[in-house]
Amino acid sequence: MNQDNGPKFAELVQEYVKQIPEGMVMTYGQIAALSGNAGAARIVGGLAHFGNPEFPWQRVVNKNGGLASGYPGGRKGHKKALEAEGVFVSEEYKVNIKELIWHPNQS
DNA sequence: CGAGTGACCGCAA
DNA sequence: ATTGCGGCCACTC
Repeated sequence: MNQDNGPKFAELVQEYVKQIPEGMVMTYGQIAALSGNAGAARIVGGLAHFGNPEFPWQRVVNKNGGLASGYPGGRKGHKKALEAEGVFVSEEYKVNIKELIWHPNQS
């Protein structure tokens, strides 16, 4: 049964992802923690696959700064999507997470 | 309703 | 620095 009146994890995650500015990226763990479940980083990825396809999931990367494999087109498509937004992606399919990581608290 | 799954993370050799 | 394993929580079928 699902009579949760409060915000669902998926809703919060999608809200955060939707608010990620262009050219920036966030980690699954961070979004999960901000959503209230630090140990639910996997769920964030799972939601990405079943969530709204219009969401910028491409701006969501793992703690290593590496792109995901379930993205439509594989990491290749993911890399192209990020580069299309101005995000530099290395040949190893990794972004400069240290510089492109975005904190919701910081503008 | 029950069980399986997953675009992960952290720690340990 | 790399590799391997388990655990974690919510969503979907």
